[in-house]
Amino acid sequence: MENSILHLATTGEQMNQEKYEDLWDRPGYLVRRLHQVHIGLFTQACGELDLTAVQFAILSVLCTDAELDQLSISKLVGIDRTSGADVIKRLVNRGLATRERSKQDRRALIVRITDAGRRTVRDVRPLMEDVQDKMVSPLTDEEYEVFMRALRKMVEANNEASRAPMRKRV
Amino acid sequence: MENSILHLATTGEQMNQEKYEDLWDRPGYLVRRLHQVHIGLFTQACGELDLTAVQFAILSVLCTDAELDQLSISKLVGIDRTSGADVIKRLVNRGLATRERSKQDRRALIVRITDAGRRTVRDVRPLMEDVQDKMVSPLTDEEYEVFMRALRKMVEANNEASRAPMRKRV
DNA sequence: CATTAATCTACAGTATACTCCTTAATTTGG
DNA sequence: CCAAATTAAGGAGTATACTGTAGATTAATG
Repeated sequence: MENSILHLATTGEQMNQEKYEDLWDRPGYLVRRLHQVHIGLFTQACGELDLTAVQFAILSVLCTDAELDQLSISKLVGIDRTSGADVIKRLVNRGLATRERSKQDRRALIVRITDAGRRTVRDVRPLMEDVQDKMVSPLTDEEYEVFMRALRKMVEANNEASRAPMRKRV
Repeated sequence: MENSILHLATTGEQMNQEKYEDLWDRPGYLVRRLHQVHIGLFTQACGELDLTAVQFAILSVLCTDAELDQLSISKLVGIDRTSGADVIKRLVNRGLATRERSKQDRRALIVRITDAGRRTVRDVRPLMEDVQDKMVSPLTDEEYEVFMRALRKMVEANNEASRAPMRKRV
């Protein structure tokens, strides 16, 4: 009987009781911290140009796909429509993008990148790559591969959870 | 000569040129997405109790360590002091914590968890564990281990970058 | 063809997470 | 012991990322 208890203690059943006890054992907590690390690194790298990671992501998709409305852009970079509209508004204010009503669909606002926007992307791109390299520099090649695969799997599997979280009103 | 070019093409030197071309190949982008996934899952799970992940993290550390000032709490959960003060203010407003001046150091505000706060932690804890389980559910056990190790390594190595990012004023 | 449904944007509001600047209290060095 | 540096907090301001609601336009359906 004592043996069965000992057996349970070695099977991980008991470990699960305190699986997420420490903050550093909670994947969600570590993801938030790493997200902040990335923002910090990106901001340090682009301090002169004063471009955020999300602003750069939007300018990136505008570089390849021209003729995009605000909602499509928000979906492509994985942010909420209102957040996207906010960011785009700032990009337009800074002359990095333009916005005009679509002729096909007068509800939609077509966003286009300007020459200044393209120059900014060209300047920021190597800095962004340095940021990625620095962030993952503690990892071995194998850890990097597993880490990226794991990220993609989790984001894809829980994609519907990242939008419309249905918060209760206070 | 042609062989040397072919050789280069197989060594990954060329691959690096477009290493971060796609958004889904950028670790920083995926980390942001997964962070949003976690927030979404947490908010769905705690919709009734209306507690955010950061609020829960702060209540968690208050459960174990009593007698903490705002700055120590912010450092423990890894957020900026002003963000921490904001969150704590809301917790106090909702009766989940109390705040009073320290007698030893009259600059510091000592934060304590209330009975209602402890009840909330007790109620939310299993929900939080479900959220963690659901988020990492697409991973194999081995992938989970590597993923968590990779997260810890990156957060520790770049810890100083997560605060004081020195943004240029607009 | 008219009514309904779906779509795109805008606006107001909240939470997190920072910035910089200031004030107050404590510690430290000469 | 007193001036200087440090530390804790607060206030104002910004960016991201949501909520919900509303208005305008387009698409779909009886």
